[in-house]
Amino acid sequence: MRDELISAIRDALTAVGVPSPDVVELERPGRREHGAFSTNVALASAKAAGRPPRELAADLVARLEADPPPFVQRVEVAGPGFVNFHLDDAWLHQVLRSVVDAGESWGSGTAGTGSRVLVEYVSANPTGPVHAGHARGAVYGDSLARILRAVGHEVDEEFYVNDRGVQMQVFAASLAARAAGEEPPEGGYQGDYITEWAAEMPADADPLTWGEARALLDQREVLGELGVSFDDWFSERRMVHTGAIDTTLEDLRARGVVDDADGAVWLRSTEFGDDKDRVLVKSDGEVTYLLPDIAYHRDKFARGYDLLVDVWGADHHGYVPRMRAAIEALGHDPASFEVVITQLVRLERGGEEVRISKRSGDLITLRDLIGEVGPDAVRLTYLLQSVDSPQTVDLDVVVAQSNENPVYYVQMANARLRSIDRVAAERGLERLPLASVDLSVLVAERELEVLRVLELLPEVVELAARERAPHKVTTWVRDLAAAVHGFYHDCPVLHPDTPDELRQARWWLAAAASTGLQVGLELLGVSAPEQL
RNA sequence: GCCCUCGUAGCUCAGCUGGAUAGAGCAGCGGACUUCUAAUCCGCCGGUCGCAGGUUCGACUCCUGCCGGGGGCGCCA
Repeated sequence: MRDELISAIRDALTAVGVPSPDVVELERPGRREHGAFSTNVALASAKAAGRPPRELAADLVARLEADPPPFVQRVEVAGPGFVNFHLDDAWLHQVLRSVVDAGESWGSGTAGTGSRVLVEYVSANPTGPVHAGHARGAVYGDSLARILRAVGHEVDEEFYVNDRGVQMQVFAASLAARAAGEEPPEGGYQGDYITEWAAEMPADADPLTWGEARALLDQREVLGELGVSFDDWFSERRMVHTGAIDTTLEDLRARGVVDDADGAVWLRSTEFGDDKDRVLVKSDGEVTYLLPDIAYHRDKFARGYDLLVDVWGADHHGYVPRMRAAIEALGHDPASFEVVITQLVRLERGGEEVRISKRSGDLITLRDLIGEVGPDAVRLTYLLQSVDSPQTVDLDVVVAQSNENPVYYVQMANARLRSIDRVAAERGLERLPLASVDLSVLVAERELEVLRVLELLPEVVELAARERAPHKVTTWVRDLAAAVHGFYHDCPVLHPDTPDELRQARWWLAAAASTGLQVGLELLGVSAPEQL
């Protein structure tokens, strides 16, 4: 539809003697009285054409109306010089057929075909449970991966395990202390889970090895409950053994971007936009966290990905320039490396802030959260808004089984639609094949609105993928749910007063809407139960 | 001090690559079930889009400066 309109607009421009701009913008007006599509070409080309926008627009309208593209009912000039396209309802009826034909693939696209993407997210240290703060990144990364796949990218998901370094020593020492019935060392881990895990630990176990395995088991389990799984849990320590860290350093040296000074080894990251050079190997001979990180990303590129997307917490955003510099220093296009920063989550209970602190005792684990509200509510809550902005989550609202909680609003919309099939089966009613159903009886606002929203999904998914913004899918799902509730309320399907023809058409509309809800929720990783 | 990020209705947030009269949920007020799930629907109330300039046909959106919140500025991870 878009393409046909754009090409018709280009033809009209040529016909009136105005050169086509490189891109013809076709917008979806916010107001329905402005039509289904709108273009600003007359405004944009007015200067080049040397004519007033409205006059140029009027000429375009005359051309377009003389030979209207399919489904175009009326073309008009509006406002300062917009050209608005009003489409026939038959267009929306065609949308219904498209949705039914596409089924679960409705909304998917091809924008990412041929491109391999690696999404790395969570990557929490293996020193404790995943907490409520990590969960935002977990849900975001998982949903982003789903959306990128929907537009054709080949996507892998990884969790980077920082199982090397001081924090592991501290963690092991804390476990050992608790196992011996002592307090953790100064600066150690204080959480109750340390005591619990220490009690499980066999006497002859190595606290570091055992502790890491215990933490990873816990993380894997609870993320699994949330519907989040990874293709690989990439171990930092593994790179010590494989020599990947040494190889990376040699590579950097060979590229001449490394200096030896003050007994340490430095990456001249300032040559690539960082604000200071960074130490790779400390003067005591230990590598910093940065070098293994670089080695990991070098490994990712070596595996042939076209794009690396890292999801980091806000507290790490200061590392973006040095990582980007390192990637450029390795000879890669910095544009093939993206970092999405997820802003902090503030948890409240009844207006009171609940601190998420790893060292203190009142840690809210993801396990606790899921136990209280279930995975669906956790996911939808986190996906409600852009990760660019700090999020405030009121646990009382998430827990509430009420209309304050959007997850029920959306799931109920689908459950209501599914109930139509159930009740129909009880009553022995039969839905005829779509090919033999006349959809032109769908003329009510409530019916058409559902179709208008459904029609947008491919664009929404494409946009959500391009902007790495799963919350746009959430917004769409809520819009569709609202349209469905309105339809359900005003347009009875199985009621005896509903004429047979209309019942068949509405029934198929309900089926298409349910498909839309299921597809949208699947992209968010939220379930779509048949009944609530 | 420098860097990043956010600032939109009483609260929590949307607002597409700049578009036409800035939207939704909650809260508040008032309505709607002899019907497939009322966890729903409808109406009303509610805004100097932090402030000030700039760019242009047009700015919540882009640029600059300021104000305010959060985060970051280690040979820690």
